[in-house]
Amino acid sequence: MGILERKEREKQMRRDTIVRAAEGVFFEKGLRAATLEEVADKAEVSKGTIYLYFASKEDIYCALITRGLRLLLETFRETKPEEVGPAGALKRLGSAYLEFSRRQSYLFRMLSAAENPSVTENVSPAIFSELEDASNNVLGYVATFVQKGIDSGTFRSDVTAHEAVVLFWVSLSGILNLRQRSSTFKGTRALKADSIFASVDFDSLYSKCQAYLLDLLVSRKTGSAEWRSPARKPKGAVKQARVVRKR
Amino acid sequence: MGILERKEREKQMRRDTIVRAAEGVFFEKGLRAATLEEVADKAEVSKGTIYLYFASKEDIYCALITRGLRLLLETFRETKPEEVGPAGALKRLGSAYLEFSRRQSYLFRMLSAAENPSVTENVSPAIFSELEDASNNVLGYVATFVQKGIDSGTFRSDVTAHEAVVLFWVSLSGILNLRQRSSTFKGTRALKADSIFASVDFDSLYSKCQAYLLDLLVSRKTGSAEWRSPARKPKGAVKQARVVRKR
DNA sequence: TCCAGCCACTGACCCGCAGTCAGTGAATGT
DNA sequence: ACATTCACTGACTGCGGGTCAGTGGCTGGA
Repeated sequence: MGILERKEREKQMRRDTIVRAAEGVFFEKGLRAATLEEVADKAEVSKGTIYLYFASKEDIYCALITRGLRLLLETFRETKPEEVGPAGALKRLGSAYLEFSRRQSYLFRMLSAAENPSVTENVSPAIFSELEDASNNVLGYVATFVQKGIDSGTFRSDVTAHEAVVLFWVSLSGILNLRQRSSTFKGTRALKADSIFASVDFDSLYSKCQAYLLDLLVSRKTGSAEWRSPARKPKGAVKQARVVRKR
Repeated sequence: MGILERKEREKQMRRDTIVRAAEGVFFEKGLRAATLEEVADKAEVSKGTIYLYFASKEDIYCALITRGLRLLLETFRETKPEEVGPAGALKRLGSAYLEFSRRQSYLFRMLSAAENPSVTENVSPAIFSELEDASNNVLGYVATFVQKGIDSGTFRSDVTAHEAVVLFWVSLSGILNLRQRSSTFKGTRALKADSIFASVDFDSLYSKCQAYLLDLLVSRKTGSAEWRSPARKPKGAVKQARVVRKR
């Protein structure tokens, strides 16, 4: 019965339309200031229709975050981390994360917001489950490379892959968060001169932290010199040709 | 003119009453679900009175966060970190932070929420400035001990105290956040079994992380993890048997 | 002691928006 | 041709953040 399938497809498309409209509005106004009326206008449907697809404003927001996580995973995959060794893979992922937070700054901000339980505590189970899956997929993807390193003896084995990933994640995310925050403030509020945040170069700290975390993982016996950072470069240098050491 | 002073005192007390009432309500319900009506009831004033002391709901929330940061600073001071050396001081502070996040879990969650710019972007300048000061005081307090370590040669000097504090802060806060989140979920939502978060012992990770970060700071004769400067510099004392990079 | 002015305080009210639901009509099935 | 389904609509409701004209008690002066 092709009709049912067509209807299913149409339903999915309508849902996508709403999500994309919501993306625009939420990005521009933020969760609080955005109104569903506006989303409805932009999606060219009535407000009631939105509630046929989502149970609440928070649900839509959550769906956007899920979308963002999937995009992030896609971005990670595009760096082809499997082409290089575990340490190199983490290096690429770290750089991709930085790049992601720059290019998709609104999306990145939303992902950070999702850390806060208050955003996600009232969403419907189905939506939450998708978010959880997406989040696990991203972290799990990173974890595979850590695991590879552990298995191959490149990384120390007294730390589980999951622990390492969590540590990577919170450290790098935290720095990117502050980076974004302080650069936002430069535009809107005058950051006090004696602020700690005003005195830290977050880009530099990010790359330092990345390097440190890698060193932490790399077991001392094997050469830890492998993935010395090619240093912070003008933007656009992320995907520059690099020397890949193959054994 | 004692009357003016008395009035000033009374005003401050009224404000405190409101803040304390708000604390109860916000802790119980969260920012979104809490209503000012309820705060007013609890504080035994009318809703209008609240607006004589605070410009918006967000302002009150922000004031609570500021209170929380001051309490955290107080907690830090009570551990007497100056009694021991820099490394010992950081250990005490780290443990105190963990303890704080346990005892004052609602407060801690609010502090984490404050990381998100959307919470603080619309508060009035005066309130925001107080928050900024409180935040700087806490981080600055920690920084003094890092600085002591650097000055005395106990800590490496190729990292600024502020950088180190920021790294400490985001890493430990991030772990505590996830710790709290995962333990909260255990109560309300069933965390998926294959979730990364379900497989990590955050308490253990916290202490490991604390130890790693300290190790990072403590300078060593033989090259340990080296913070690479963002400026390209010749790789000096890399350890043994490293692989020579081609070209 | 009385009065005028001040001001902290009140709570009824306004308004915007999340969320609802009875109604509509087009597509589908018989 | 008719019945049924169902995606969709948009006027409506309730709630809660924020407002403001009004009130009464304190104060300082006469």
